[in-house]
Amino acid sequence: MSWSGKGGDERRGYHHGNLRETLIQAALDLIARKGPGGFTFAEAARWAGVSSAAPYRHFRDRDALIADVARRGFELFETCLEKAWNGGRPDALAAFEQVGRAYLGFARDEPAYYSAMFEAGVAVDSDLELRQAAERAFAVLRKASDTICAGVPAERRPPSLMMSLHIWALSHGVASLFGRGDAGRRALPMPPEELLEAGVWVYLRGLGIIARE
Amino acid sequence: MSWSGKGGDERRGYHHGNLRETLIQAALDLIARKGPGGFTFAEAARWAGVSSAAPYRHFRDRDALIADVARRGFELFETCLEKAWNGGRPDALAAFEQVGRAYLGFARDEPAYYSAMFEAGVAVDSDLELRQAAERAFAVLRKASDTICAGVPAERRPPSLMMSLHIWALSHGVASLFGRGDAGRRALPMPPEELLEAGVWVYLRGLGIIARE
DNA sequence: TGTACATCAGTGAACGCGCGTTCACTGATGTAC
DNA sequence: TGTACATCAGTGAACGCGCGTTCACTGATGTAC
Repeated sequence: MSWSGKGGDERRGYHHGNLRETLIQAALDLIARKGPGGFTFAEAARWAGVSSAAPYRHFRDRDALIADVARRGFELFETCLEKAWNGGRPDALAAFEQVGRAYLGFARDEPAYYSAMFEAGVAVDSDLELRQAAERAFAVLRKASDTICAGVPAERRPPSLMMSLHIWALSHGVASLFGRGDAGRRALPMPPEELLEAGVWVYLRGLGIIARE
Repeated sequence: MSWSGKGGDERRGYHHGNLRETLIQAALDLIARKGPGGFTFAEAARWAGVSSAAPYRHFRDRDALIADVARRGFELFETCLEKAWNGGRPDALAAFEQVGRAYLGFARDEPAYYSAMFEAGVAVDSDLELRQAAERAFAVLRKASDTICAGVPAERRPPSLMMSLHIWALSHGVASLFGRGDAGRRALPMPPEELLEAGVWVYLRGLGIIARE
C-alpha cells in the first residue's frame, strides 16, 4: 500500500479536495487491519480528517462505499491477472502458471480488496458495474483456459468454462485457506504458491493437457 | 435447523435451565441470517429471553461464544464427513465422492457453522480445543486420501498430504464461491456438486488414480 | 425428614461509548455577464 | 477585469440507538447434618 499516511495531513483548507479517494483508502486500511466488518463510516471520516457528516456527500451509505471498493478491487484484479497472462507468452502453460501466482499474490498483497470482493457479503448482482467488473476479472481466467484448451485436439478437448471454474475454485480455496496474512490462515508445510501450482499441474494432466511423465 | 422457535418461550422460571445451549442456537440463527459480523451478545440474550448480563455467566465474551460455535461446527463437520466416507465403502472412489458431496452439503445446510469455522476471523490457533477439532475434521479428508493413494503402486504413488490439501482447497473454493445460500454466491450453470465432482475426477485422473478413458 | 447454608444462575439498572444520520449552516470555487 | 450569484463540499452540533460491561442484588437449587 503506497498512499501517504493519514489522509488528513495535507488538507488544503475548508475543502478536502480528494475526499472520495481518501475515504476509499481509509476503507482499505481499516478492512486490512480489522476485517470487512471492522470498518465504519465514522472511523473512515476520522481517518480522512473530516467531520462524520462529510462522507455522505460522496456515498449513499456504508454499503455503497464497500461496493465501490469491491468494484475497484475487481478492476485491479483483472489488470493483475491480465498482466500475468501476458497474452499467453512465452507459452500458454507458463503464462497460466503465472496467472495462478498472480491470483495468490493479489490475495496476499491486497487482503482488503480481496475481502471486499469475496467476503464482505456484498451482493455482486445488486450493482451492475460491480457485476461487470467481477465478470471481466473472471474473463481473464476464462480466456486463459480457452487458450489452453485450444491446444488440445478437438475430439478430446475439455470444456473450457468448466476448466476455468475449477481453476478459480482451487485458487480461491488455496488463497482463503492458506494464502492470507489474516488470523484465519491455516499453517501449511509449503508455500501456497507451490501448493496451487502442483494442484494445477495435476489437474491439467488429468485433462490430458500435460503429458504424463 | 431443528430447534424450536425463540428460546425464551419455554422459560420455566427464574433459571433458564439451558442458557448456554440456547445462546449457541441464537448465535447460529443470527449468523445464518446476518453473517458472522451480524451477531451481538445483546441480541443473543434477547433471543434467549434473558437479560443482557446473563450470557456472561457462560461465556467470557462474544469471541468465546463464536469460538465455541466454531468448535462444535468442526465436530459436526467431522461426523458428517466421517459418515460420508463410511470406512471407504462400497469402494474408495465412491466413498470419496460422497465425502465431496457431504462437504458441500454441510456448507449449504449449516451456513452459520461454516461461517463461524472459516470466515469469522477466529484464530484457530488461539484455542487448543478448537484447533484439535479442526484437525480432526481435516483428518477425515487425510484418511480418505491415504486410502485412495494406497491403491496406487508405490513407485507412482502421490503424496497423500498434498492430495488432501488440494481436495480441501477445491471443495472450500467451490463451497464459498458457489455453494451457499448467501448474498455472496455466484451464479453457476450447474449444481456445485457436479462442478466439484468433475473437478475431483479430473484431479484424480491427473494423479493416475483413475485410468484415462 | 427437615432445616441451614453455600452456591449457582439469573435480574435490572446503570454507565460510557461509538455509530449512523439529520440539519441548518458556511467557506470555497466556478462561471455568466 | 470585476462582480454577483449559483453551486459545491465541507462543518459542527444534535439526536436516538444499541452494544458491551459492571454491579449489587436475589430467586432457585443442591447438600450436609
